[in-house]
This record gives sequence, structure tokens and C-alpha cells, in this order.
Amino acid sequence: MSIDGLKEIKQPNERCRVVIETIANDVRDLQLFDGVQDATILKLMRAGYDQSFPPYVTLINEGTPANFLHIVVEGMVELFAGANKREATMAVVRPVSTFILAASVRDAPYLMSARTLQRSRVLLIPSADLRAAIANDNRFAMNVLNELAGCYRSMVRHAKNLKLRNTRERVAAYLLRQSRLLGNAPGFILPVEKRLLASYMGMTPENLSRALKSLAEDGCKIDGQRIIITDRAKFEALAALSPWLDGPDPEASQAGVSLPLPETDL
Amino acid sequence: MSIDGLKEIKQPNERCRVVIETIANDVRDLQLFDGVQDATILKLMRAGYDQSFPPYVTLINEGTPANFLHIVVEGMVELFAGANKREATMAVVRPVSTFILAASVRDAPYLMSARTLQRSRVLLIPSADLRAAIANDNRFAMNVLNELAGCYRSMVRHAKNLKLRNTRERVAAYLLRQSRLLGNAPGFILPVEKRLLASYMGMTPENLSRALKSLAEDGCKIDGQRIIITDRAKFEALAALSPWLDGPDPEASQAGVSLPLPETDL
DNA sequence: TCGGATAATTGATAAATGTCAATCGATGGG
DNA sequence: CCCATCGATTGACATTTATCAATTATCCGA
Repeated sequence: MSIDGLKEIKQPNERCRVVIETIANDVRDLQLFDGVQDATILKLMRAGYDQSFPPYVTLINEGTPANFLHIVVEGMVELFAGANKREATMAVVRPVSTFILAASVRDAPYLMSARTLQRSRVLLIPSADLRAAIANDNRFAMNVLNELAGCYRSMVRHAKNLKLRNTRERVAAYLLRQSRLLGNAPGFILPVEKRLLASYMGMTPENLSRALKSLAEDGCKIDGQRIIITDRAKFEALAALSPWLDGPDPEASQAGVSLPLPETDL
Repeated sequence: MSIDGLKEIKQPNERCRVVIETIANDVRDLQLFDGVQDATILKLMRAGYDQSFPPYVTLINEGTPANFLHIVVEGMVELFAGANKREATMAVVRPVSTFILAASVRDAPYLMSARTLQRSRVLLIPSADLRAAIANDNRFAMNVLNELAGCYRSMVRHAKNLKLRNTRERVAAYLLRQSRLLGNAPGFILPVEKRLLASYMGMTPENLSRALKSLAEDGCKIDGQRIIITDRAKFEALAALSPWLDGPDPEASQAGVSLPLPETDL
């Protein structure tokens, strides 16, 4: 099931009204729209479609033209890429965030596919309208620029991580980074299935499983989805986070190319 | 030797004149400046410094503030990142291209270090002036946006490549891609040292060496720096290029995150 | 509450990749 | 022209990672 049929929706204005009334505030809070005049946002909303999808529906196939900028309003969306009969998770996006901004801006084919992981509500802004808004509203252009620069930096970090760390180091760094994002929480719950986590970090589920287990003796215990840092000093020494690889930096918190924040209710 | 001392250069205006007279045309040809009014470009040039560096000089240390946008005018510059006592080449930039645009735009620390590989001439534009130009000139802002989107997409490809292909596949894909960029040239000369190539593709030099050797039986012979595709059909079947991983796409030709084009004078 | 499906784990093994050391080869300076 | 240096290659070996198969755990719907 693809969303190409969307273009045939007959009553965009009705849909638009729904959008504006129910989610405009969430969307407006996006950094992307910070300080942007209402006229620009309204025009984008009016051009957009508000759609809900069941879990595990493909929204985008890589290689197709980027007709829409997507904004996740509810649910959870996985970005992934395939080749050689393999598949790799590139990011998991949670509300409220945009995804695949770059393809829309450049009017180029999507480089990633997207599928819902849960029932999800997605706002679809035609790329042409997006580009028009960028051209007409300087403030909006600046925001898009900033967002894209953040996405880029996030992807640089991802690539560095892949090239400079082995499996165990990537896992340790990921866990400690998550804890730090939660204010040095001593424990948290993994935000996504482990197979997704493994794919995101470029390893097999089996390998991730063993790596997680092996971290017990270095200060981080795993119990199902639950992560407990038992010896922070030891674990931090092992993970050896670096600011230029792991943040903290503004862009790290964006959904650019990352996984969702975990929950901390242990 | 770092370039921090640059800020103390006493006669920026003299330097500026040199810049404008001798290299303005090359620089003006950058997509970044396409259609941009002269006033904007002149202002940037006037604010910039024109510097030459010997080979193997560090221009940027990752983690330091992004005070300058860099434009390589002559020579060759390597972008790399380090962690865990390891080091990874992220890109090799050749004239005329900018590098580390994202950090300058966001006023954030560099995520990559840079060093010259040859005697190089680099134009340094203070990031503050860059941001001012973006804010004041809408066309320039659009160009920067496009450039950044291209860099992002190039980095997405790089990450996909790392996650979806093994060593041999990455090597084969790289070689075939280079040939294709040269109009399906049957042979070419590697544009950088093999150790850089290996590091760029996330493998050891030894591993690259063996991979290259093993490709002989699949239609691609290696002789020192010289690459000869002996059986194109066979080699293409092996490499299995995908448009969403390997282009062709406008951004692929940009220096965003790649290696230079090889030479084809066999 | 019970199955059935799917994810996670574990063990055994194979394959890929990295490391170390030695040698070869090209290149540039004295 | 020779030597010193550094990159490339090769072999032997260690380590990491993937694969395959079997089992266990977990979640969801009937």
C-alpha cells in the first residue's frame, strides 16, 4: 500500500481544516516554523493532506520522486534502505518531526523508504508548495537551512560511528548517550525493538544480543527492554563518548537521523 | 600548525584584492554562487582571507568552533575524523569546492578535521559573514540550501554503502562508479592513495589490497594505481550498482562527501 | 486464557575482517 | 646514483562478525 493515491483525494480543503484545527499547534512548535509568519504556514497547511495509516504500511519507496514532505504527527515511522537483499534501518521518527526534507527541497528521488511501525498520522506537504514557501519566506528558508544542516551533521556522526567503532563500542556508546539524553538516568527502556536497533547500528540482531550481554561486566545490565547502568564510572570509561561523535549538540535532539528517546519509567 | 592565527592577519583588504583578481572567476562558478548578485559575493570576498599551505598541514581540528567556511582553490584537502585512536577519512576535496558548510551555517563545532594533502590554496570566509550573506540574499540562501541538501544526500549514500555492502562490494561499487563518472571509461587512475581510499570506505589497507586483487577474476584488473575494467558485463553484474546508492544524481558530483574524480589518461 | 506469530537468545560454525610482521616497490633528497 | 622513507603487498594468524539452527520469551488476537 503506497500513498500515491493521495494525489487523488478530492477534498483537500476539508482535510486541511482538520489539520489546522487539531494539530496546528503541535506542528507550529516545530523549529522549522519558529518565527515564521502565519501566512506561510497556513498556505502550507492548506496545500497539505492529513492522513492516518495502520502499522507496517509502506509510505515511501526509495527511488520514487519526492512529491511530499512528511510530518509525523502521531505514531512512529521507520526510515530504511535496501540493497543486495539486505535492509538497513536509517532512522526512526516520532512526533512531531519532519522527514526526508532534503529530497523535497532538491526535488530528487527519495534515498530512503519509509514505513509505519505503529498506527500513525502523517501530514503530507507537496514538495512544490514547500519549495515555494522557501522561496517566498526568508525566515522559513533560514529555518529549513538550519534543519538540514542539523540532519547533515547527524548523518556525519552516524557515519563516523560506523567507521570508528566496532560493534561493542557502538552499543555501549548508544546506551550511554541515551542515558545522558535523559539527564544521566541510571536506567531506561529501549525505545524500539532490538532488531531495529541492531539494523540501525549496522549489525545483526544476534551480534547485538551478545554485545548487550557482554556489557554486564562493564557496568550495564540488560533485562529485556530494560537497561540499567550499574557502574556508571566503569561504563563511561568503556564507552568513551566523544563530543564530536556523540554530542551533546542541538542537532542531536532532532529526529534527523536517529532513534527516538527511550522512556525512563523503570 | 593551525590556522587560528589567521584572525590576526593585518591586511585583509590587500589579501582580498588578490582573491578577487585571481580567483574570483573560479569561485564564482561554484553552484553556490550561481545567480547570486555581485554585491553579496564581493562582500564575502572582502571579508575573506586567501591562504596557501604546504602539504600535510592541519587546517581544522574537529571540535573547534567553525570560524570559517573553507573554499579549496588549489591543491587537495582531506577531511577526516578520529576517535578511539583510530582515524577515518571522510572526504577528499579538490578545487573548486567548499567544505564544512554545515558547521559554519549552524555556528557549531566542526565535526571533521581537515589537512592538506598537497600544497593548497584555501579561501577562508568568516562564518559570521557567511551567515549574514545568507540572511540578506535570498538567492544565496537558496543555493546554500541546495548545496547542503546535496551534502546530506551524499552522506546518506555513504552510510547506506557502509551498512548494506561488505568490503568487496564496496570496492567493486566504488570502482564501477568512478568508471561511470568518466563516461564508462574502461580504465582510470586512482585519484588518491590506497590507504586513503581504504579509510574512506571503512576498511584496512590490507583488506583493500586483497579485495582489489580478488576482483581480477570478476572483470577488473589492478596494476598499481591503474584500474582496468577487462570484462564490463561481468563486473557490472558483480558490483550491482543501485541508483539510490550510487547515483547518478546531481549531488553525486559535488564534493560533499566523496573522493575526487580519477584521471583517465591510461 | 490459550495459541500462534514474531522477536530474542543461545550455541555451533563459517566467513569476513583486522592485526602483526616481513618484504617489495616507488619516490624524492642528498 | 644510492639510500632512506613510506606506501603497498603478502602471509600467517587472531579476532570479530555473520550465518544457520534450535530454543525460549513475548506479545497480540481469538
